[in-house]
Amino acid sequence: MALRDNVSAVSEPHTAPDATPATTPAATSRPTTPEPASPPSGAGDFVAEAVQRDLAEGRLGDTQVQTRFPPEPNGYLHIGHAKAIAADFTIAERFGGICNVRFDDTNPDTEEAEFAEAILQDIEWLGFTPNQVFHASDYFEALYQWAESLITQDLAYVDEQDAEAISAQRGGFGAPGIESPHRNRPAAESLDLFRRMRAGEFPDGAKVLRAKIDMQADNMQLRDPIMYRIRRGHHFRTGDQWVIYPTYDWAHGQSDAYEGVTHSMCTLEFTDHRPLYDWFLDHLDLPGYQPTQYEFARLELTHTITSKRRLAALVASGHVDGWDDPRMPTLRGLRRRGFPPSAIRAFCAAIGVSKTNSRHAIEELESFVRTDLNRTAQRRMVVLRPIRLVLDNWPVNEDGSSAIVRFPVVNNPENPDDGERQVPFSGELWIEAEDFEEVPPKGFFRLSVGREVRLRGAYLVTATSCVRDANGQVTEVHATYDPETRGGSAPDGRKVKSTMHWVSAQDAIDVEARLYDHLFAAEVPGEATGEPLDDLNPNSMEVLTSCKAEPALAETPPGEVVQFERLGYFAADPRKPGVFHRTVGLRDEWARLQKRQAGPR
RNA sequence: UGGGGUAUGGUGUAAUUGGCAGCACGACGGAUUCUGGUUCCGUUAGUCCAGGUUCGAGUCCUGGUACCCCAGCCA
Repeated sequence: MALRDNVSAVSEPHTAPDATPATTPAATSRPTTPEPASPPSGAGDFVAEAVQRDLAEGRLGDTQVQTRFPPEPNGYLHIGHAKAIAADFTIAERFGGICNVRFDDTNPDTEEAEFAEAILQDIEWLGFTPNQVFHASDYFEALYQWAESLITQDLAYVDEQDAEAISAQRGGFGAPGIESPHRNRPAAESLDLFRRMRAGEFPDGAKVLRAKIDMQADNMQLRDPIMYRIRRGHHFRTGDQWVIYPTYDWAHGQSDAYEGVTHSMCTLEFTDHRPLYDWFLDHLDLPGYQPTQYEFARLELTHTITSKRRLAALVASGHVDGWDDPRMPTLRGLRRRGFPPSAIRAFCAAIGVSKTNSRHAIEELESFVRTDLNRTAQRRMVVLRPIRLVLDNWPVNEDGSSAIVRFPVVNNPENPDDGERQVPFSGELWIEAEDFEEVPPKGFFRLSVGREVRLRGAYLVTATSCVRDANGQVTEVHATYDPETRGGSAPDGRKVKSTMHWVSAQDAIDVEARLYDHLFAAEVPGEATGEPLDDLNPNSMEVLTSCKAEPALAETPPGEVVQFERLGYFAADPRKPGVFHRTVGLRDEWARLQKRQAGPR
């Protein structure tokens, strides 16, 4: 499989690691500010404008535009990542460049091969194919050598204090930090200590390598940030080869540069890290184009969360069925729910990239899903909450059973190429409970006693009476059909106000439908109490076990989404036959009308 | 408390960089319709606040306000 090949492909960045970097800062072609003073117009978002400007001004030389999506393999991708993935791949594609995936696997404690594998699968599912797949762990040796060069330049030192002491010395907002007592030790001493750190001579946490920048800096990221820590964790790729691991800050920019990344996008919270990103690169003199970091706002959606930690809590506590529960905002959840990747891509393209923190209505995503599925999903007739409809004048066979005929029904009116299917029809049918009212309320177009409606593709029928159970619930409706209206249209041209779906009772198959609502009742989970889990919607899933479907539904391939006519889009569960997840409902004018009439908004 | 970032209809996002505030989603109304779906047409509603420069300001200047991020050996 292409995917597997990518994973195991030998990474070949465009330059070899330089073990003896020059002592002078690199002369760089990086723009001094990421935001152009006067960018060319019409490029799109601010990153695209920057790329276009760099291209127009020849800053890239003959380097091609290169981006990367840099996940840490410590969990599953969610809808927020989709935005970043789309942004990274789209920029590269737009300017004729390439986009790679690089795993930022610098923390052995949290990362697993299984996550890396799943992430690659999810990216492919989303519809993007990385040019290559890299790992920061492939550069551990190079990073180590670069660290030595920084020490040699007296720009990094080994600190022997514990985490608490270092934290205390970092100072606070508005309060300058205090320099470590080890800050001015001779470079040779730091070098010796650093080598022994690598050799495993010290216990975990005993020493760190720190960049020597500025303990007075207003930007906290510049107060001698940690570059290496001692950690005897088993790394999923390098095993026990290393006992020291680079931090994100030390690894990220160099990995970008090493791979030939030109435009490095990340989310807003890393804005303060950009001067550090630049500082490291400035003091290493790596060959090639020096990348620039651009920050954009992460995607937030109403009624859901994207915190990996809290999503994990949902799974662990059993509130959801797992990482691929159809209510989860994970890519795997959305996939099981039936969201087409093309719809997610269209959504990402529509919301664009900006620096404004914002929260999109989840309905907007759903709107893209409907638009997509309307074109592609085949229609089927399924009755979610069945009541019986008996046609009293329907012909009966000699044995007393109801005669059966078959009607052709189009699979998708939006796409004639999808053809037709034969749907069995008889004198005993299932119809939707909410499609009948003995006495029609105001605005109700559907079946009621004395009113004629169309059974889709079959006949016009008129209800004559109904049967109620002890609780007063209608269980059965009696009606007559007009034999002249075969196929659903009347020769005399008379119109009916409603066309309803139906399923022949003796041909029906039983299916289970799971209806989903927002995972969180509140628009902004946790807004009131600070704890998102307080806002969990207790009714986020409703399971209907006795739905009646036309026979053709049985042939729905696992994972495929079909439209249950007049109800919504439903995805066949990938594993359990006969189980359907409601991807998203259809727009429902009648429901809206009822809601408006019920309560003063 | 210091630094950084961001403010445009209900939501999100544009504005030829000083020249008619556009688009999408929503909401509302209408037309079409064998899905109360789709499609089509229309309506609604916005430049955070206060000053200033200018013929003209979302855009420039001054001063405010609000929200987000930063004091992990996480990323």
